[in-house]
Amino acid sequence: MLKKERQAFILHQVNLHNKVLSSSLCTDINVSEDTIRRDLQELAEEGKVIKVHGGALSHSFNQVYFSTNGVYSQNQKQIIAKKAIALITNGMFILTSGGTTIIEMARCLPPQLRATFISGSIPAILEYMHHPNIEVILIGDRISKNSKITVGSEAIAKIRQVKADVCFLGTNAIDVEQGVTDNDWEVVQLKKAMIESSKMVVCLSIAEKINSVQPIRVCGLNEIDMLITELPADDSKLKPYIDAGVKVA
Amino acid sequence: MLKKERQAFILHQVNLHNKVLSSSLCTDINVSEDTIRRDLQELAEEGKVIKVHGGALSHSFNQVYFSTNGVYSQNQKQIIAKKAIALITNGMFILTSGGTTIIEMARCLPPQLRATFISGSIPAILEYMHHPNIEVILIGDRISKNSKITVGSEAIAKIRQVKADVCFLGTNAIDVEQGVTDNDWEVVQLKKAMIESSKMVVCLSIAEKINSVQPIRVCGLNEIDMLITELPADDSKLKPYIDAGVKVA
DNA sequence: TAAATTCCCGCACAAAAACGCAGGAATTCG
DNA sequence: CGAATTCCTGCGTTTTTGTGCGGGAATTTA
Repeated sequence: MLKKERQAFILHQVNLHNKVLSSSLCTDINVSEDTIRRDLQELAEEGKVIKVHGGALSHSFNQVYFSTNGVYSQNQKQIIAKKAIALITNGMFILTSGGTTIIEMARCLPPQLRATFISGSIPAILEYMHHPNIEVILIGDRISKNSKITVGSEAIAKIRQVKADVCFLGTNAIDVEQGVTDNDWEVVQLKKAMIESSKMVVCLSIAEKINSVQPIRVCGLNEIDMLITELPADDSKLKPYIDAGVKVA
Repeated sequence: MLKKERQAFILHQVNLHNKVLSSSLCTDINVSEDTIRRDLQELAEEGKVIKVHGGALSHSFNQVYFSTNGVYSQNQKQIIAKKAIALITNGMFILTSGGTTIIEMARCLPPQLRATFISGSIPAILEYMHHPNIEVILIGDRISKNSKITVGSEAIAKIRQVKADVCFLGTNAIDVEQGVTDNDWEVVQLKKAMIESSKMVVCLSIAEKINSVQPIRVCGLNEIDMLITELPADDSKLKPYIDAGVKVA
């Protein structure tokens, strides 16, 4: 990996998360901490980031202060993202829905990963696009401004043409009896198509959405291969899902 | 292998992958690293690539990751945008390419305008999405990271299905004899399809790009209905185009 | 205050770049 | 046609750059 490339990645991370730890960077990019520190120093000298003990901050961050709730939720989503990323290997074809958890996953993808991501979610696509080694396929159709995702029969037809290795679904509600449910009819149609077109279906969900139900049904638990939350795999909340045959991470 | 040939290959690789390692180049082309380095140096001096230790990066790489500056020559582009918007009326179907001029137009669209915009350009789509009354149709396919636009046969097929009232093309180069030209083969294919699918074709171009030529031909002047620049319509630079039958604004 | 990180400094090693040189190919010109 | 010139390329050597490592100083955290 080229030095400039690495620095670009760092800068990208900083601008996204508003902060970055040199320790996590050095495991992500797989270089020594010294190298990261030197990079951060250079970027700081150019005024691109603000270097602090243990990492760096985005320049635009000096005034904005997230609520504790927000930060907490983001940490949870990062945990989920890390677990999801562990399932991805080089060369995979991956379908993803939209949603903040998916975005967080996109932001955390290791830079050396080579894979093809297929999605109709505009924010997700934006993240994938910044990644150096990822091929991005955009599902086109009418854009739903609410969900910032392409919806409609054309989009569904395109998804049907794909056979993906794995499909990551951002989940609005999941319940042992009702399965996965959501509240936007068009998005549900898309998710159904994505499930059909994938060898493996993985749901990403923060714990607070577990055991909740929304009006429109996406699929039953039997169609789901794995459920990823920020909880440890042996958490009691997850037991019913394991019993129902869903793998948990 | 000829020198020019080699450099063309290198340039192609860089534009394709956004980066290139001199080591991999020298095994690919089977010449010494010195030769590669000299080639890269020449290309860097011509501004075609950005040379870094260990290889080279595409110019768009820097744009993607280090974009700190705003839109290039924004005032001029706003003038162009205003003129273009004057052509749009409620209910129109409008095809647009990518490019900063198009983005600027998207930003200047009056909020009460009702129209349907069709594009494969991610930055343009992002702007359209923010407008309250605009319907957005996204052309899907593989995303070219250079141009941030979807390219490929699927995209072209989708464009062919459309019959738009007007098509706005961001123009890289226009010349009285050579017509409209560009430097990215895939983008050119798209633009050709867009021209075919539109009742009216409008080129947006800042004055400094007038009378310049790029390697790949998009279309002749006869296929263009209107040319919009920031210059007043009676500017002498535009006279040859008016004589060639192109309307000017 | 003590322990644990993190930072800073110098050093060593490897990779890449720069430089000069020489053989060979292409071009120019008498 | 043939000689002179220029350009291109590869090779060895030197210089620069990039990276990792160890130890001690500085800073944070418990």
